[in-house]
Amino acid sequence: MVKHDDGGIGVVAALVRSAFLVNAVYAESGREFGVTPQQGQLLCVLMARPCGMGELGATLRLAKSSLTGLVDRTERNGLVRREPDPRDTRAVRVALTERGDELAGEFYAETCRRIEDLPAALDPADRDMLAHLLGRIVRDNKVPVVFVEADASNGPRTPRGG
Amino acid sequence: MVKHDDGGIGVVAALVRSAFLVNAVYAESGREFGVTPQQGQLLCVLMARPCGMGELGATLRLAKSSLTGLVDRTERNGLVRREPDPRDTRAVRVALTERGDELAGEFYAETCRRIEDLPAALDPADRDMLAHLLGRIVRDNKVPVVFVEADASNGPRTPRGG
DNA sequence: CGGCGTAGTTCGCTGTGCGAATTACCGGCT
DNA sequence: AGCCGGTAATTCGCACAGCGAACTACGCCG
Repeated sequence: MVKHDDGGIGVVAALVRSAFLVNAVYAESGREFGVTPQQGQLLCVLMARPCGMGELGATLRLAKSSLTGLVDRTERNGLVRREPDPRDTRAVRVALTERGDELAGEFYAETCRRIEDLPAALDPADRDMLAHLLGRIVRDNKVPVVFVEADASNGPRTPRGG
Repeated sequence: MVKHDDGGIGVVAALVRSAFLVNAVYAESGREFGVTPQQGQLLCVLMARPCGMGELGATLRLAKSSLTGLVDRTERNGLVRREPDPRDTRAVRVALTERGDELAGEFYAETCRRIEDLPAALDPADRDMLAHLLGRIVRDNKVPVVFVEADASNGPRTPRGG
């Protein structure tokens, strides 16, 4: 297969640089709402449901002590709350406060908006293809659910009905 | 067009989660060679050519003071060197040391290897499509060259013989 | 020469992330 | 019951990351 080089880059560089873009979006989006990217990511994970520290650590790929600190600071900001786990006295469930829930929604929405803008020049079919290809990568590599799918303002797809 | 939902995710979540993967690769790869992800990224940028602080800041999207610190620490590790700019007494050119060049090559190679493994389940045509789609996003959004291309599809490594 | 803009550094601060050590508890075993 | 290994989470000390404000030193225009 002869691919004529229209200035395209390899898949490795493409992945790295698109990741750079996404990181920048998290940073900007976070700054807009007065949270760090990490705290924003934490909020997004907790949007789905409250979570134990262990599970959070696995999801965010953080060492226990790192997570303790992150939750501490986010709690100090009034965005999350530690609740005792009724089943296990040792364990803790981290949940969004009311303010945290509100902020999480805004941060999430803004982040989605900005990220949807990245492939603005792609037509719907291309976006679909991209989502499909990246989706396979994400699944094959068992990426934790650091970002839940909420609405599909994007298009007709993702009706999680079946 | 009815596309049956095989569990695919939206393009936003796909981008976010794949970025998460790439970030993890940088972290692991860096750990393997005793550098932080940021320092590794700095090395990768400098692989192409020495660079002034201003240009580095623009490429890495860091504030001046942040970059001073990053270069300080990387210099302390013996990986980069500050050289005076012959044209401008104020300016500085940051260049790889010999050890830095060596380590950059290894870090770069290892990072490429790991990132190439991410889409292992995609056949060549799919990878090609992915590279094309992400490449357009990267170009449209003017992502700085935080990762130079030097992989096999273009021929063996960047000629450093210069 | 005077003054403005630019290139980098310094300083103080908050946040991030880790490993080792510690505390408190669960659960199985005797 | 009592013990004890494993688990959940915190604490502590450390190095790194990133920022803004203030500062130095130089280039450059007039």
